[in-house]
Amino acid sequence: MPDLAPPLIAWYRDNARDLPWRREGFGAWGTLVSEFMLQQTPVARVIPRLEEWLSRWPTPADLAAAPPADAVRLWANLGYPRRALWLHRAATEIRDRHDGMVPRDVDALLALTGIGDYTARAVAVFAFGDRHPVVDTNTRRVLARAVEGRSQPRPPAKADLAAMAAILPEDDGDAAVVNAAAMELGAVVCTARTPRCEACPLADLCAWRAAGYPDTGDDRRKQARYEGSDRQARGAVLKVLRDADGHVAPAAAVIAEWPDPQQRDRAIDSLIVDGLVEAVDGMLHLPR
DNA sequence: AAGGCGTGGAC
DNA sequence: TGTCCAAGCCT
Repeated sequence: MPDLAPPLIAWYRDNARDLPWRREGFGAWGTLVSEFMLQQTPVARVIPRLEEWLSRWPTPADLAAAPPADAVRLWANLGYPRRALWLHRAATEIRDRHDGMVPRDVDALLALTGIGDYTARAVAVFAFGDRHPVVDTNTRRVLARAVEGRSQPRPPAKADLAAMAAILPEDDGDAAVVNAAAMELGAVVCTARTPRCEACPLADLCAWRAAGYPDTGDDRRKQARYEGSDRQARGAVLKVLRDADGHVAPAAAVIAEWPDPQQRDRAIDSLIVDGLVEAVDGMLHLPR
């Protein structure tokens, strides 16, 4: 297998985007918050919310001291609002278990609410400079094409970590750059739909290109339809409560015009189960 | 382990 | 238009 690290490192040095979390001394808390926000959410939508969030809650203890409702409100339209709740819980856990300091150890990070294989290693590598494989959807696509010769990656699997580890250089700093470079390449060149292969630093080494860009299929699971879904109903309920500015809203008045009342009630119930909504005497509000 | 979970831009 | 996609995690 060709060594992908040198061309990735050289390309990243000249082509990395200037993003807030790549600034010198951005801090582990900032990195952690950015990674939560970036889970399934585009960079351009994250940046303004991130600045606002860190300005308001500069440390985990600051966030832990705030009501969860404030976190859900500031999360605004980033989507998947459970992440706001999970980030608030993680901040509380960091305060209570780690003296308010973001832990450096991968297992300690994995034990925090809302942190999985990707986020734990992203923090350990990008905030602390340690040597671990970091695998996100971009990395999976780059490896699938360059190494396996596939047009799209297989569904995420634990084996992905070993595949990334196999191309990491020995040096911690170089390994961190290769992790970042694989993600960056997947984000701006080796994209899902219209890859810019003419601008790819791995073109000469790419197994997919060598094979003539075959369509090898895509067995990843597809997103469920959003229009008419419970998720859409949940989103509508939560938007009303976010905009209620601290006041509670009668359950019946929340999206009263929703076409399917049973679905509306089901959405409210599931939001309560998730802890995103609290009900008192039939009145709803964000969690205090 | 397979499915649930937001939101909006691009094509 | 509808479909795809976006630095995943949880149960």
